[in-house]
Amino acid sequence: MKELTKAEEKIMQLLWKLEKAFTREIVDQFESDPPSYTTVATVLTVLEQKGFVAHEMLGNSKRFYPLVTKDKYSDFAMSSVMGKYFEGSLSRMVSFFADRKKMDLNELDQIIKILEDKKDK
Amino acid sequence: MKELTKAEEKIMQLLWKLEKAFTREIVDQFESDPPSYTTVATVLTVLEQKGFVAHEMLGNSKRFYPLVTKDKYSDFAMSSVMGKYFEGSLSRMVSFFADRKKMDLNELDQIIKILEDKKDK
DNA sequence: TAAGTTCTACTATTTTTTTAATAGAAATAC
DNA sequence: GTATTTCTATTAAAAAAATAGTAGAACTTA
Repeated sequence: MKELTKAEEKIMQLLWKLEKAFTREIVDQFESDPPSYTTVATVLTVLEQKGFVAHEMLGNSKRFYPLVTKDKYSDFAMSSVMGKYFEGSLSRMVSFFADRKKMDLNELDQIIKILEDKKDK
Repeated sequence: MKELTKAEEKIMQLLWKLEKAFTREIVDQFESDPPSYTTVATVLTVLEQKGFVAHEMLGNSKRFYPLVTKDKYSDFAMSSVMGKYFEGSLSRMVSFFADRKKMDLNELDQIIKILEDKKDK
């Protein structure tokens, strides 16, 4: 799996949210400073070359949809960062955040519960 | 805090490991395909401009050292990815990995223990 | 059906990142 | 003490990423 560039990632985020979208719809999803239509179109072409999206034609318009799920890319992105900063270990990572961030009891309990549930399976 | 580029990050990783190092020492730390000396020197200059490193002169050589700790940048990098893929929520993230990865009981228990300890403080 | 709109395909420009050559100063090695 | 090496500073070129203009096709609408 290749890494997404910033511009690509932004557009993938929007496409993951929309599930399928025309170039125009993606442009319209930018909350501020939307890039030009053609910029988005170019990035979509690149994303298609890289295998992240595909499209179907409706009339003469392309409707794009993700080929790589957000879950799959999340996993990739997180694993990459975890590999670099926590030797790939989830426990090291959790430990780091537990020490560093003010976490309320609620959140701690919630995470413990998730893990206990996982144990029972 | 600015994001590190790939080349910059690679060199920061080496410098975090070495704690302080001359350009030459960093070049020598590349396990394979080391870039040229001047490439590393240029990246270090950029890192200095960005405030990630500083140097002291020893003779006419620069000895570099990190200004941003690995912990601090880890936090930044993880938070950035967590923000994008798990709405910034550690529990969502842990939950995702718990579901997705085969985690052995040991690792689950270890993480639970970390969190329980945190609760007691 | 003519005028305007919208879209794609192609191309181009700008910016950022990565890489490194060159020149000259300083250190080192004989 | 001269030759070689090693370092920095300056400059630059190549590659990647981000942005967008233009032309022409297709659709819309009045």
